[in-house]
Amino acid sequence: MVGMSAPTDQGGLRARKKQRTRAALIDAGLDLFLANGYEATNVDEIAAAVEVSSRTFFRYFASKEDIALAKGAEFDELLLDALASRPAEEPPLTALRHAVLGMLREAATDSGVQRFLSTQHLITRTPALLAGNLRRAVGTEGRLTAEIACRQGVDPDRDMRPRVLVAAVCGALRIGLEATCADPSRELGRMVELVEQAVDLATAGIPQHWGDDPHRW
Amino acid sequence: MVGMSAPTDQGGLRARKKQRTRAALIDAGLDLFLANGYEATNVDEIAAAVEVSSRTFFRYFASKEDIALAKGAEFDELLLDALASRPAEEPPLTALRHAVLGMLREAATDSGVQRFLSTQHLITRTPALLAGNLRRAVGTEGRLTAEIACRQGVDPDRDMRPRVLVAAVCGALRIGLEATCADPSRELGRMVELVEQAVDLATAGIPQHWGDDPHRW
DNA sequence: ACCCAAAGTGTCAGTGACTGCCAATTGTCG
DNA sequence: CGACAATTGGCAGTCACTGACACTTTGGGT
Repeated sequence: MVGMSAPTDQGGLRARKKQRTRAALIDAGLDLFLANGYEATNVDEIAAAVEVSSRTFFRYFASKEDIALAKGAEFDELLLDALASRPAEEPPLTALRHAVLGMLREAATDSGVQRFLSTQHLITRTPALLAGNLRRAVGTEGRLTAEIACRQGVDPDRDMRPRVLVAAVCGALRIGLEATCADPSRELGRMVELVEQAVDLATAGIPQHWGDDPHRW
Repeated sequence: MVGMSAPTDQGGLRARKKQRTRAALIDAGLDLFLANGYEATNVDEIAAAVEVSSRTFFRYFASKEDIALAKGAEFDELLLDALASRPAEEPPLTALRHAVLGMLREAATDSGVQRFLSTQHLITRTPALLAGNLRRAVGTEGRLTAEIACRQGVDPDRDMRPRVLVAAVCGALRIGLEATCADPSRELGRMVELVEQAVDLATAGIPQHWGDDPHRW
């Protein structure tokens, strides 16, 4: 009778199977993309590799490109979480810097990062994926901006500072990651180093503390 | 017999007709997009409005989205030109700043800017267009970076400074333009003002002059 | 004025991403 | 077990986009 018995969310066999199928689709898709290229891989092949119909593929993912962008989306969630768990009194740039670098350092211990970097490299070489990835990144920028603006108690629609700060840091992150992918060694320590340097360059002159004046435009 | 008689490039009737068709397709396409939305407009309708087959449409544009992004591409060319014509001895940030603001001020006198802003607004509201537009913008960033790096005599693959600088300015430009589109009045003076403020915020601490040390990473 | 090669266009068939619909299957829970 | 809901597969259809081929137009040389 319980009107809203969150139908099947976590423990059920059904839910676990769904998660497994989802992960298998991403895995198979990335394998094929990395082996044969994104355009040369069609959805039927990915679905067949997991023994699912292509119709089912589209019940798990809204588009083929979502497979290629899935890992990046996970990383962005980690970044959001990292920022959210920074102490509230920390000034915005410091919080962002620590969130980005802390997340990267943690990610560097994960065995899946190499795969992530390979995928990122594929993305930068594939126009359709590059476009989709940038859109996803901008979406994340928006959420980071909301968090920063909220912390500082400013309205991001009237005060451009949160947007500009987040854009600077995210741009630097993007450049650092691209440089890492371009480097054939793809050493993880270097990844953190490159991103840190890019962030420092981009934010050298942005004040740590913001005054309380609304800074209206 | 002149072997290479640059077939038909500029003056010919043929070339002018092509230019007219191209412009008409962009115009009709934007009208339809702005009236009915991007997704709801299909290529056949645009082609029909210009009395051309849809096959011909794709001889003029590689994709439907190119219509929506065409104006932005023109603006980017103007920006490139503006940067190229800055004096060579000007420090990089100054040159970029003047190129962006000068271009915007000039554009503000053009009667087509309002249309451009409407289109930009549509782009930000349409995920597929947003993605394509960001990719285009990143392409332009690459060309700006090449120009800046060349002026400074550094290799952009080894020194991230040109990339970071250009990303900061372009990010600010994007934020300023978005703010302009969001403002219902869309006053052109305000456009320049907003972009100028965003650029200043983003680049406040980036040094005007770069030392001659290669700044290797 | 005439002709020819090049450029431009339309038609048609085909691919591939993606969606709506319906019927069959399969967990879930009482 | 037996109802019920979620999941799935197959199928038909839309739409962006492409290759191939035949037809028309145009520009330039004679």
